[in-house]
Amino acid sequence: MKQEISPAAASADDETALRRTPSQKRSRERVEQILACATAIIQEKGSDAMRMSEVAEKAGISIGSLYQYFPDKAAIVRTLAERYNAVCSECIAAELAKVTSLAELRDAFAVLFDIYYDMFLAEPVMRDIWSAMQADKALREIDLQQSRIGGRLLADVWARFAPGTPREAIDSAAFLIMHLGDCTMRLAVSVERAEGDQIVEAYKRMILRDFVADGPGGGASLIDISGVRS
Amino acid sequence: MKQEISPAAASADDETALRRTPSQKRSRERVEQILACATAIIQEKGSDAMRMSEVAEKAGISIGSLYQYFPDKAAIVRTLAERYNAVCSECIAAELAKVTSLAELRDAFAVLFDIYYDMFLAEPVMRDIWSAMQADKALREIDLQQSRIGGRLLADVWARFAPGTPREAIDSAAFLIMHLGDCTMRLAVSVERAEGDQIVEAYKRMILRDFVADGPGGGASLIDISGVRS
DNA sequence: TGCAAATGTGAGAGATACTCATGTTTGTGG
DNA sequence: CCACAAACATGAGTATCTCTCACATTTGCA
Repeated sequence: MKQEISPAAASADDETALRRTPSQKRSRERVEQILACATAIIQEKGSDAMRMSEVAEKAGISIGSLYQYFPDKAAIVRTLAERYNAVCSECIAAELAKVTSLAELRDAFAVLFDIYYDMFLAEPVMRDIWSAMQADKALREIDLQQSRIGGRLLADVWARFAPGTPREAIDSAAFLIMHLGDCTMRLAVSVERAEGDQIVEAYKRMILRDFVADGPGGGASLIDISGVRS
Repeated sequence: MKQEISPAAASADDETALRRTPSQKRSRERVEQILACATAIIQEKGSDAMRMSEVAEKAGISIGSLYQYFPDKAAIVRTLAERYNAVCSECIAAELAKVTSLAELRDAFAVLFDIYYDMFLAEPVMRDIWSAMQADKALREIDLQQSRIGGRLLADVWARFAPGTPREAIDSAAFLIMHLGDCTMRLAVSVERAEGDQIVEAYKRMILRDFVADGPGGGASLIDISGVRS
């Protein structure tokens, strides 16, 4: 849909969706301003109804400046998604880093879910940004990737305390736990607070039960290598 | 965004997103043709990239005819979503209708998940249509409503075999089970078949475990009325 | 058969994402 | 402090899209 303009620096376009790498202070502030305004609009009316002209006006810049930094509308959404995903990954990694036993993993997991839920409650726009991503095939991949990253972080720790269990089974279970965790949080912030609380608690109980369950290394129901679909 | 044109019949616009109620055979076929073409395009490139002109051309009709029936692009997506939701609801109701005990509920549930998964495998476009809905705030509500309907169907049966458990707790658990079931199916059809199978089996094991668990009426981990968020 | 209602049509109005030629600001070496 | 190149800013313009409307055609029925 778009051809490269090839900015001065940034030979590899690795992690950022930015078109031009802002080097001066003014422009760096501008990028933040754009993202903040886009966030507010997405939260208010959804990404579908977000107009690029509206973002530019709200940020107090011209349409042209907007496109200096973001090659298209999806890039704004993508940048926001990547930021929130990075925060989530750090949060998961930090909590799991403390763990030295299966019992501690269980505790860490309970804490993790609470932190996660608080994050969603504090920034309900995370859900709107996620919704915005779903309509675009390329952006949907980012979401899936994020569940994989979270799942991998969990599986790395989990595997240490489940010596007999095949790594593949753990990977799969961890991936599902993380993905459904995300789904649960988004559901929880979509309904009234009291019901959301109840939902998050229910999910925590269901998952945590698997960590104290019978079988080597816990997770007796999620992990069952003999289970093959009929 | 749009003002009513007020079609001849259909005083209450209850269940359909159609603008005009097609009364002749030709037009009824046309609506089906439109939906079929839209489905194919959404599956191929996503709803975002679907052009109304493209749908019209593929269906062999003019743009004007397209708008005779669907007031806007979202209405097409909405109609498709409502159709799939209706199929899912019927499928759930049919399977639950047979149940006369908690053990049977467990079996019915296992079968239900398999049927559900097969539906998603046969019609992967269900996932794309769901994705299309997420970008629009009004359409997102439909998705939530569908989880509520499925949850209600399950809760009605479940409650019969869990006399001591508060209905509210059952409602909440059933809602979450159905919603996460949907999330699981969509995840499963997004990855390779072997991994998808594994994921669905894992979710089934996790949920079914709750139906044979200790406590009155099963569901010991999902249902815990004493659990309040710290 | 003739007429009214239903349906079909596509040029075009309005709106939006994105471009590009040109003007302005910033940092820097002399 | 100046000059100059690179970075940055601008907004009218272009391409493309959704949706409308005035009019043409087809259908069912008395």
